[in-house]
Parts: sequence; C-alpha cells; structure tokens
Amino acid sequence: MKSLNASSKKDVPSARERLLLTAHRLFYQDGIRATGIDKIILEAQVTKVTFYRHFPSKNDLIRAYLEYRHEHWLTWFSDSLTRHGGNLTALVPVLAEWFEQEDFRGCAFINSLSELGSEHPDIVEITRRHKHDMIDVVKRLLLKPSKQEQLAEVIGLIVDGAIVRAQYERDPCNTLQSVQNAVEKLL
Amino acid sequence: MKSLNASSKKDVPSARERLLLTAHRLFYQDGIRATGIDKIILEAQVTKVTFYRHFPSKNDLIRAYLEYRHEHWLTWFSDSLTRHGGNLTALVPVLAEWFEQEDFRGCAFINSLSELGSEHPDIVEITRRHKHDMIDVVKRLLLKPSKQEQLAEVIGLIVDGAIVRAQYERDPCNTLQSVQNAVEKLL
DNA sequence: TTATATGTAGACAGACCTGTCTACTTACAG
DNA sequence: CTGTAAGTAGACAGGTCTGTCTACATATAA
Repeated sequence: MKSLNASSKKDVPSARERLLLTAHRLFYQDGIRATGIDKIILEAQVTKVTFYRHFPSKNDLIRAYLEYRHEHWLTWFSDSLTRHGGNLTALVPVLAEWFEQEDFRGCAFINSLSELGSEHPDIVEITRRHKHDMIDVVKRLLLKPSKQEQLAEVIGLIVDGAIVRAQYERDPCNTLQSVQNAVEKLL
Repeated sequence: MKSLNASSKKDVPSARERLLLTAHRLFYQDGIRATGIDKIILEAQVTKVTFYRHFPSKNDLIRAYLEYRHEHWLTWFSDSLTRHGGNLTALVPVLAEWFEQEDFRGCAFINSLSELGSEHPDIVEITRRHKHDMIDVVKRLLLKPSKQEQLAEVIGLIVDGAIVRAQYERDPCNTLQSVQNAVEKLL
C-alpha cells in the first residue's frame, strides 16, 4: 500500500515509510541507543523537520518501530509455521529459517526490553503483548486440542531461550538441535 | 578479601572495588549505555583520575563488570541448587529465589548482548562462556548420569526463556509454573 | 629522605545527541 | 488564484558523554 504523495508517481516510498524502514533496520542491527536520529535522517534521505513532523520525538519512532516489527514478525511466523506443515515439528525449520538469516540479531523485543526496559514501562507492555501473541499463534496453529494452554507456554519458553542462544552461538545447529530434542520430549 | 590500602584501616572498600560494585549495580539496573561514567564516579566517591587509573576505558569497566557478575552469579546458582536439594526439581525454587528479588532485571549477559553485542564481539564471547558454564553446573549438579548432555542443553534453553519472560511479566508465578511443567515433561 | 602508589578537586576538549527554528519550494485541492 | 500539506537546506541550543590533563596530598617502603 503506497501513500498518495510522491510515491505514487515514482514508486518511491513516502518520507514516513523511509524513516520507519530505516529505523527498523538500524535499531535492529545496532541498537536503539546506538542509533542517533541524524543517522536515520541521513539514510532515509529526509530532513529533520520532516522527521519531527512524522514522529514528534525519538520515543514515538521507537514505538512505531516496535509496532511495525510486531505486525511483520507475527505475520512471518504464522505464515512460516503454516508453510512448514502447521504442526509442532514445524517449529525447528521455522526457527532455522530465521536464525540463518544474515541479519539475524535476536528478538527486537527482548533487545529493546534489555536496552530500555528500566526507563520505558511501555516497552515492557509491548514486549508482553508480543510474546502473548506469539504463544497464541503457537496455540492456534500447532496445538489442535485447544486445551493445551500449558504446553503453548512451555513452547514459548523454549522459543525465547532458542532466540537468545542463537544470538550468542556461532552456529545455529546446536540450538536447533536442542529445540528438536525439547519438542520430542513434549510430544 | 580486602585490599591492602585504606580499606584495611577503616573497612572501607578500595576505590577500585567501589567503582566495580557501583558499576555493577547501575549497569544492571539501568543499562550500560544509560549509565555515564560520571554517575559511577559520583556514587563511588572517587575522582576521574582514579577511575581511569583503575579502568583505562569504560569498556574495561564493562568487561570487569561482566566478569564479576559471571563469578558471583555462578557461585550463587550453584549454591542455591545445592541448597534446594541438588536435583532437577531444585530448578523452580532456585529461579523463584532470583525472580522474586526486588532488583531482578533479567540476565546481565543477555542484556549486555542485546545492548552492545553488535559492536563488541567480546561480549558475545563472554555471554557464550557464561551460558556454557551455567549448563555445566546443571549437568554437574542436577543430572547424575553424566551422559545427559542433550538434556542439560534443553534445560539451558528453558532457563534462558524463563529469565526473559520473568523480565517482562508482572508476576513470576506463571513463568515458574511453565518451568515446572517443562521439568515434569523432561523427567 | 626519596620514590612510588594511590588518592584528591576540578577544568577542559571534542564528539555526539535530541529537539527547535528560519526561510524557502513544490504539489494539490477548491 | 489561495491555502494547506509536505517537503527542502541547514543553523542553532543545550545537554550528555568519554577521555585528557594540571596541581596537589597522603601513605608506605627502602
């Protein structure tokens, strides 16, 4: 969906979209505090007035980043689980698909929580919502008897643990093997 | 063990120790980037020259912080597991002991990795070592047939997942219940 | 006594950061 | 045409940050 300004003429994303996409890339890759707004502005090719017109403060951009990330990650997660068979054994190939990406840097929500959780209680809330929604996807797609609330919660633990481990281990194979072992124990 | 300077006369920790303890507290509570060296210096009651005499850069202090944390956390973890019976069911009360602390703010290593992992590869290495040592403790203390390498790795996943969840959930009970459920599935 | 280690107070430099502002241009709707 | 929205270039303010430096004091060992 393109906005109605310049982008409809030349297929150039709107200034707001460029800001959001650039922030998403840089915040995820380098960290939120490590990324100054001037860098985002430069790479998005807008001016500071435009930046502040769309996002009244850096905090507004951070929230927009996390909401964008939430929506897009959950869509990918859901689609990927379905693509890989839509049952519990899909979990490993889905995580493999993610962990093996060149730009994998863990979970944006865990990272933001670690970085900013003490001073931004809304980030704690955003993270909680994200994780609950992830567990809901697991429940809906992978666990057909819907009474398995507890199992979905355990799977959520395993997913979060795997994400963290994948962030510090050199090779995702050992992590994926542990997920596989865990899934086998749960079946 | 006290150093041989002023502290042996008046039971005042040395300047270095005050810096390290203050940094430990503030880095863990507020985040590493969020904590400027001037705040550490003020609260440790030293001067800037003293700070730089002991730690040639902020990065040196960060490494010292993580090494201090590694040693003290692992000692606590090991002792607590033993205190709670030294078998797999000890895991939940040990994590409860930690998560219920007023100043609980997740895992210092995960937090540092999230915050600084992109620009400090040594932090990735430090985190990896920490987590491997944690899994070794689990293997040594909780799993008597020492062939259970895979199980220890799975437990490590569950522990990391629980730590993350405990950081964003309001109440640790649900998290601890999930750990309990997982442990039961593993036995 | 001298030399060394460790500590003090505090000023300073330069970089980076977030946010405010001026003056102007272009596109579009009515 | 006018008014509005959205964009431009870029300067500026004030704050925070890390690290460098001067000048001095105290404790200890030889």
